[in-house]
Amino acid sequence: MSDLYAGDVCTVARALIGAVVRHGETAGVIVETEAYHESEPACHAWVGRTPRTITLFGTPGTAYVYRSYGIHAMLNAVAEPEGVGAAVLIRALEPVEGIELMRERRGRTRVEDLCSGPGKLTQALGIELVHNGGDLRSGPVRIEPPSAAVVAVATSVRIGITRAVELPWRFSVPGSRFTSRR
DNA sequence: CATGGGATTGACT
DNA sequence: GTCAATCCCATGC
Repeated sequence: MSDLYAGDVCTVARALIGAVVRHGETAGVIVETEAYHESEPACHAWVGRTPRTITLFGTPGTAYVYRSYGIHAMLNAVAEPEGVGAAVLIRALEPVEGIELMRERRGRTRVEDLCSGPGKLTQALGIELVHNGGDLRSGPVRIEPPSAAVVAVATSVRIGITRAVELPWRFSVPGSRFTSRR
């Protein structure tokens, strides 16, 4: 559905729980997301359009990938209509395909630790900055929407930020062993 | 052009 | 519990 990403960023973040992120041989089900919007200071789009943030204002359904702490790549799905800076951060996946390849990239570890964080899952799936600006429906990195609505989605505050910490814009599968910061 | 700060992770006390 | 790694880029001089 072409409207999937064009709606309110929190609605999109909730709707992406249960979707599958796929890159090459590796894939996982989304169990944790967070919403970011230009109207609040935790969002990169808060500063307006810069070379870094221009992707956030582009076509909904576009991948926004950036480097965090000089080390990790973060995967986001651009949301809301073109011209509005907003995106959904993919924070954790339940691995479903290519688990051996994920282990090669991440090192020997439990399945629960392969994708249980935004920096971990990009490493496990081989997602890098070159994927910034790609189309999540037809590009090398794809998101396949859930076939059926997920029964329960928990709402809580976002993790690891210093501004707008009170907004309940984090969404996750209750009781999942694959979410971050367990 | 120089500087400082992260939407984090993993190693270590 | 604390803390360093490491780089892109926004900001300010």
